Amino acid sequence: MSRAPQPAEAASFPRSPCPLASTLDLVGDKWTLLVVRDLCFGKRLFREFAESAEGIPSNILAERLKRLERAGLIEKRPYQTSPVRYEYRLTAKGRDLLPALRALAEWGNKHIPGTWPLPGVDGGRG
Amino acid sequence: MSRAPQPAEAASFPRSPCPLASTLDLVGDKWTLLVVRDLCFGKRLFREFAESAEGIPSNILAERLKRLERAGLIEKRPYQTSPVRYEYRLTAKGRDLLPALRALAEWGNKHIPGTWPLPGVDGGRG
DNA sequence: TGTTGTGACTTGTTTTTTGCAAGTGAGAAG
DNA sequence: CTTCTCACTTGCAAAAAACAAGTCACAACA
Repeated sequence: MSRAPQPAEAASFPRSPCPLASTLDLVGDKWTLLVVRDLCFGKRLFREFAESAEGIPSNILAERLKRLERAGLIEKRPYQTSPVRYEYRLTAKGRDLLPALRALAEWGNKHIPGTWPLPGVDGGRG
Repeated sequence: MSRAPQPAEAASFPRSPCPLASTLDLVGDKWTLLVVRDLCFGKRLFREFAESAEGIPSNILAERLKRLERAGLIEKRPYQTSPVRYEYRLTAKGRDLLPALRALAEWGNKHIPGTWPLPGVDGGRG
């Protein structure tokens, strides 16, 4: 299947040389950082991300995983054959987002009532 | 857990008790954190935000300023009469986002070529 | 052999949000 | 008056998100 006329996801240029704007070009939407959060805390399978409390739609999840893979924040690799199944894992580049994730979560804990603290990172074996 | 149908903009409830998800409900889009960045670095006027390099559309800017004000991250106040003109300023709650901003920017500096470092905060005149 | 099931997506359609251009209203300036 | 700026607002087309349903590869029964 051919790639449709630029699913917009290919904002292949940054809006500006600002490191914040450039980062937001990649992860600045409602869902992407939640997928990264799940990856940080040990989830690896499509189904696992889809089952998270926020209820990401499956087409959005598929698109975000592709974007993150293309950008080198995650890797997709088979973990079984027959049927072939893939898992997603953070690269070092992706793991580097954790401090930002934590900072945003800390803000939420401090200023939004009803939020619970994030658990510790699951460095999980592979 | 049912998702109530909501009048668009006012996602008045959090998607989940996760502090990251809740924070993203408020500032998790392409533009909001760039406005906060501008506020952190001394900008206060509608026109100043609009003139930033990324080129935020004026209707989006107006909406984001309202949202931030309603959420208590910024305050709008008159700084001159005749004609009455307003300026926007971060509250303590808004300023608390700076660490997250910096963390995201640091990630950009490290992983996205062509980005320049953020300047220091402008606690500014006025 | 055929039926049912599961995981991981894809496709189609509707709804919402975004982006862009143009317009508005209160003055200020000439 | 006429023109100009600032700070928005409005209208509308285009893009993205949401939702439901479908597909494809295989696995497990019966």
